[in-house]
Amino acid sequence: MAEYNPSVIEPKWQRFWEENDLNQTEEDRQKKYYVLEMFPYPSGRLHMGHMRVYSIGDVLARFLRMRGFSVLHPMGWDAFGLPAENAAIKNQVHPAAWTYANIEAMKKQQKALGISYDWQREVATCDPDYYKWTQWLFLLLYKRGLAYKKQAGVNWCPNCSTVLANEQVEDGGCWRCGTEVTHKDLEQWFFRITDYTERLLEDLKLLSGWPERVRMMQENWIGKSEGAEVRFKVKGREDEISVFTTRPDTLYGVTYLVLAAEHSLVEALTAGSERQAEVQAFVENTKKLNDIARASTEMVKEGVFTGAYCLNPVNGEEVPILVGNYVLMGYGTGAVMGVPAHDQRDFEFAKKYQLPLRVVITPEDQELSAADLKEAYVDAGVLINSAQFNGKTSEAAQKKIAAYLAANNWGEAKVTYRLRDWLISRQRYWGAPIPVLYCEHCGTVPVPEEQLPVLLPEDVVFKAGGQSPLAEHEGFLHATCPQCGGQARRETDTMDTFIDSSWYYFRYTDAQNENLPFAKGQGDAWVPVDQYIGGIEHAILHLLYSRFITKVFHDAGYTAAVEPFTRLLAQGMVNKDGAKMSKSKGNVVSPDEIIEKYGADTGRLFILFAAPPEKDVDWSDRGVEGSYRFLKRVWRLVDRYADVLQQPVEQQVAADDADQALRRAMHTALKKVTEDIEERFNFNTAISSIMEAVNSAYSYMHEKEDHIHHGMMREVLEILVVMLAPFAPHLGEELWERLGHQTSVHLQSWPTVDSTALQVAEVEIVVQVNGKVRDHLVVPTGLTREALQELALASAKVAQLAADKQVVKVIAVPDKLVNIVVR
RNA sequence: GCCGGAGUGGCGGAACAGGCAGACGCAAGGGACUUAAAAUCCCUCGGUCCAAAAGACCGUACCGGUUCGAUUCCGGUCUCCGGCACCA
Repeated sequence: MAEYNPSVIEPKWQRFWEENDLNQTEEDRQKKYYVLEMFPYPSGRLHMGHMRVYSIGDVLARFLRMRGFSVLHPMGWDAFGLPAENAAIKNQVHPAAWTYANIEAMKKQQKALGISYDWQREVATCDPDYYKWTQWLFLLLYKRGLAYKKQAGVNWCPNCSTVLANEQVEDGGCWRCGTEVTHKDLEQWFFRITDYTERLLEDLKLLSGWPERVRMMQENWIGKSEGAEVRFKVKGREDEISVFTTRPDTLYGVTYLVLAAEHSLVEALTAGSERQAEVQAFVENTKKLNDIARASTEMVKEGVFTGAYCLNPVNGEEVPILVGNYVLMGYGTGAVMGVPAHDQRDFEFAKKYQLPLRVVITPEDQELSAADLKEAYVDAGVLINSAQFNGKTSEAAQKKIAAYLAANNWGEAKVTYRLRDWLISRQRYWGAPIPVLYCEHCGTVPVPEEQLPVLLPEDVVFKAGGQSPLAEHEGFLHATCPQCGGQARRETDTMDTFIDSSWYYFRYTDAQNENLPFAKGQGDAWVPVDQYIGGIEHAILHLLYSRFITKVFHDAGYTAAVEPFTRLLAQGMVNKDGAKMSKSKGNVVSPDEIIEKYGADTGRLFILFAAPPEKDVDWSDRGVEGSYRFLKRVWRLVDRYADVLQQPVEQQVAADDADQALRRAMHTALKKVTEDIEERFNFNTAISSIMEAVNSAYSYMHEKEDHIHHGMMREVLEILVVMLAPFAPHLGEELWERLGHQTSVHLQSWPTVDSTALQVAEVEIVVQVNGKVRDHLVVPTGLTREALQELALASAKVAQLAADKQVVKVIAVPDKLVNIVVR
């Protein structure tokens, strides 16, 4: 036969799979498995990161089908979003045209990679058939009180001309373009994700199949902290100031209060007083600073006295109220109590403004005095100067004081979270319109379900900057109120694209359903996703939103699942020369060029072999050569014997030692590959054990030439080809055919390990003296400890080393080692 | 600062339950085939000492502990990566 030529065999088998519908989901098997790779944004070109994530998913999908599972392995497009709109502005193409052209191009590349997707379930979030249900989802949340509109200070990206959710601001910049985010006060739609905070936190415990770091990232993001809220009465006024503290045990040590510049009471407290001008100037200066500067620990803490005092509820003390630049309105209550003796920040602030210190917590074996403190004592301890709580430990006092506050209506135990509601309005065209109308008489009216989808008008004008084209489209803007029939104005904002992607894995289970987003039976048959695979950049954003939406579906009775993704694999990045591939660095290698030069099978094999899936890999052109070399080696091996195996065998002879050794090598590899894929996702070591088996086959080939044991060789080569098929699906088909089979290798059952083939008559054991390896012995398998000891002690090496010493102890591990302890 | 993860040859990595550290691959060196090259096949390949072999010693970031035995378990230190952070 000819040389291995992937450019011929790969298209051949891709056509074969398509013509025979080989990748369609087989729904009727006993066990199901839903393997899902995060769907891509249709940028137009696949990059190496895509190739990696699809290769991982495809090995798993193909392997599990062979293992007898019904496997759902779908693909789709996260197709709404800004790049399409920017392309429209730049090149005067409609976002839809641009997007669908990109989808076609990328789908072609995915097919060229030989990924086994069930294309009948393909979804694109920009299809009206899909976004109709995204709008339906909005209405579901609206009905359940989970979608609401409010005036709020929001993040604004001036470059993208739209608002952003908190999760979409990274280091003060826009997640998409990096432009520094500014603040705007706008009326916007929010999803009440904070109703689910505790469940989102608590259910992280269910996700033992997720990487620890991703769970930690979500936990940090949710940011639970437990403490108490305390209400301080303002002296001479009716107002109260609430503060949140995690240390209610230090309440008797409060010597001042600090308000955020944006706090609603600042103006009232200073109005008409002689301090008004000074405070106003301070507030304005503070507000001018951007978020990054304000949040920086480098910033100098500054404050100004308001002239007002409030009363500490527990002891009636008057404490001054200040405004400070380090107190944030967005966390807690926007006001903090100052306990300089027991908080380092407060300590520094108090020293600067000569505010008094009072020690209320001491370590058990030491006395502290306010005058001697060089820094705050922040650890737990025993209470002093705290009335009836003196002598209690911090831990006990936290509970007692919270109860005492509650009993007197001065405050209560409280839990605060960092997580904020999800801002979902976007002032852009290329997204799902928010299905809401504003009627002159009826106010805010949701679009009735039967009127969905609210279609995006096609005849819009795209231009840089300014507002969304929808807001300028007269035909879209004006509508009839479904309640009173009067004039109504449409909401012109579209939904955050993260809503589209927060439920797509449900849609795959019933992608063609015209009456529902998905039938409950179909959803429950597949969701939760058994294995989800994607980049770590979604650790918070997409994964948190999806968890939230799944819980909403669950509460509304649409799914039995409480979590969407049972197991998560956060695959590492593909770098080159130690840096992320990028055009500007000129270190980009595209899947296309690899397919063209070596074939998809080589590319897939290399990217899986180079590193474990969760680690970053450094792309190596030499390494790819190595993988290509290996596939050619397999090709030649099968080619060498395929014809020989077709010839009739006159009389089958018994297998000799060499035959059995090869059979053992192949079954050993099979066992390892099975475990590596199934239990550990160690594709790299799975591939290396296939390589070892092939090396053994080459040794055998050199020894035996044509004098092979036919039955054994057929078995060995078939196991090899089937084992390789999930990794190199085209080569697998071609070699399977070459071995005389008519059906697809991917329809084969995964071979079973023959444990008798693994048995060996003799093993090499290690003989150690005082833990150091001194000798090796070949002994029959299964020798008892006693027999091993005897053999080891009889070894000449041992005799020599132990000559003038006394044997203290002998440890024997059957089939492994003997350790002789001498003195 | 708090939380999490990781440190193994020239390189990517392996050692799955505490039992021969470095599987497999890349790179490097040598050999076979060839007029030659490519392709292919075979061999060597952690360090030091030794001409070499045999052998000895050292070696999994560092220091210590547990153990007959530690890359693996425990305590401490350092470095790198990631998340959160004037978070009250």
